Amino acid sequence: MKIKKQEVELRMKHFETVCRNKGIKLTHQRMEIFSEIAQTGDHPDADQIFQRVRDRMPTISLDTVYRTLWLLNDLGLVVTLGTSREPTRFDANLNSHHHFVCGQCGFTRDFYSTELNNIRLPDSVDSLGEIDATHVEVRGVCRECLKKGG
Amino acid sequence: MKIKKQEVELRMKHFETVCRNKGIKLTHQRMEIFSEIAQTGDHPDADQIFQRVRDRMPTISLDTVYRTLWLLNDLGLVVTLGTSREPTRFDANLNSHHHFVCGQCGFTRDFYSTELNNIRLPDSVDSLGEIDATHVEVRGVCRECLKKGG
DNA sequence: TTTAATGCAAAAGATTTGCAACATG
DNA sequence: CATGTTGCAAATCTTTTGCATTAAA
Repeated sequence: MKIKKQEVELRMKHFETVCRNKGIKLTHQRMEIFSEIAQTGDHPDADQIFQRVRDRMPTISLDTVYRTLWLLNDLGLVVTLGTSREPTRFDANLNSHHHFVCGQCGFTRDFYSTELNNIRLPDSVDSLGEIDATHVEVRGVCRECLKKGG
Repeated sequence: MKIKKQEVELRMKHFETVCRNKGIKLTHQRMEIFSEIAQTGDHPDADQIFQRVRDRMPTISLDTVYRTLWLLNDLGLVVTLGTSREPTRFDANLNSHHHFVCGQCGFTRDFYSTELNNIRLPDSVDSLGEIDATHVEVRGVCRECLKKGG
């Protein structure tokens, strides 16, 4: 899942612009880490990123990777899959439903919609494997966090 | 977020049926743990479930909670939010896209659909907070795992 | 030169495992 | 009664933190 050179360059440019605008230093490590994520579509975890970057930069440490990852996340330059910074959560609701998730505090609320239950997926998805379930995930900021955060 | 008594009883019945059919013992601990998840819509994590169950059952241990949770998951009686059993994954793709996730190996592939990008959410969602992004998550079993697993 | 960022090592947090004691079917 | 399940304690894995050193602007 390599991303096209052109797209990667676009992402790098955007990364550099955002950092400069916010006065965040463009260190060698940050460039390598972001570049690694920007080049792949396979959604690596922190340790995989660490391993890959270390091939080119043997002195890098895992904690720098973590710090950089969350920085990139806070800057809106990368996004996490799953419940970020939170342990796994469990749900006994087996009826078809959808989720609103607060990116700040992890608050998650089910919501229902027969319309969304009947979404049609593009044919390309079928070729990826067997489909068990489809649901819509809405990310945002919950009312509690809006009050506090401003 | 309390679930209606009637629905909870339905869930408990289903839980007991599935366990009996598969020859899985209905221990006091399992009943309490499942009952705890079945009664709430707030998607607790393992430790929260542990704390709540312990109020009624002071001798229960955290590792039993974990073991039971994954058992329930394997039985299809509960579902996890987020990348279950996997560390957080990162994505530098900021274009609107959707995910196919393999529940067995964690394989995640982006897919695109302008139709899905323009999903209309029910009004009720607006009242939960500010919406940043909406995407569709498809869960299933990828081709690799289908080959291996059968 | 100033301040933020890194690397190291140690800590903290989440989850899993081995094993003897115990409860369910 | 036989086997699967539990609780405990220790191990493992993931992520975070304190602090002296180093590098970007």
